[in-house]
Amino acid sequence: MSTAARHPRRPVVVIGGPTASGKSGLALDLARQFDGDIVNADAMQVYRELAILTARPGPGDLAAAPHHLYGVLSVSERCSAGRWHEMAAAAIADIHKAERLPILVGGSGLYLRALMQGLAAVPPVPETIRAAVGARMTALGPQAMHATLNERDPETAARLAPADRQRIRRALEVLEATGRSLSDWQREAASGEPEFDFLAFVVDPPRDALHEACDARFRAMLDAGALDEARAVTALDLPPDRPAVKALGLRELARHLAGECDLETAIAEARAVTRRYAKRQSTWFRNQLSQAERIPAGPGYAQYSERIFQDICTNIRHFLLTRQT
RNA sequence: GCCCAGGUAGCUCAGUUGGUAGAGCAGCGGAUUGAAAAUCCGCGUGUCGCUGGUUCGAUUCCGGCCCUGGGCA
Repeated sequence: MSTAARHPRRPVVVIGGPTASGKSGLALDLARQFDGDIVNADAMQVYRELAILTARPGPGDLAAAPHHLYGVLSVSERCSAGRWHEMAAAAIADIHKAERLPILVGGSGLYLRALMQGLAAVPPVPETIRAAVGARMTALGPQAMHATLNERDPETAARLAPADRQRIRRALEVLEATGRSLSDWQREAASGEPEFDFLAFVVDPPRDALHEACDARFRAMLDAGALDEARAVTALDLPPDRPAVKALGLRELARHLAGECDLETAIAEARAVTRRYAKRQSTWFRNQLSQAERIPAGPGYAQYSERIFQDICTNIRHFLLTRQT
């Protein structure tokens, strides 16, 4: 195609931000405005059986605009940045083919970055190696594993805290599966071309308001049947290495259902972990996605002024215009 | 009304035989390349209830007052 050379990359709008910041509402209105399709960029909203506890868009939202990658995997499966990246790239290609605008929305910064900046081309680590390294981590502890990594891959070990079990584990898995150091693989990824042309926004509400929104939303989840959902997922008796078991509120409600604490305690703990998570997300988006345009409003789409929304629309219009003939 | 116990960080509390104080939780900052709703690192934020007295110096000792909880009437 002759236009391909002139327009090698097609537009994608990205909306990031902490949980309960009102990202989804904003995405939906933008989808209506620009004939957009919404693509999930949230690690937990991909799981089918976790609709309420992950605050997945409801039937009304789904009817208002096409949605992709919500509830597409079972909680018994394992999503990952790589797997999501594959699914998202395919969804975006379909949306572009239909001459519509992809709008990515979600709070998983790593997923968004994987798409925006590329991901190292590490082949999938065989399950046997995963399990073996995992067992050693459990038996020996992170310090010993860090020491082992330091002998075999000092460059990567130097970047990792001796207590960071997850990254140490990943580094050892990659080393054992591929014979190359993780740092090597990642260096390679950094030189790749972005696949699309991105316009990113970060919804960044004041912390106090965000905390209130988190609290209120957990209450709403309970009213919507979160306890039943937690009961159903708990009954599946998932292996502890499934990411879905880490869904915020699931463990806390399960403890209550098992009679280990009263409901008020479970609610308080679920709210606490949600606030902590929101804080980590705020930090991530503030420092890791600094090229994005910040939207200092919210949470809750109702709190955006018309002017802010119009500014965002103007921004997107300009973005799209400069990428057309 | 009297007798006990207690008032110290946002919360629950520890402590200083007199030299203006520290834990847990909460909170805040940071890291972040395939489990990311994950995994880690760092930071004490304070009229020590109020008020007099003793003292070089009081959150600490003494007096008075206020508040909270318990007991006796």
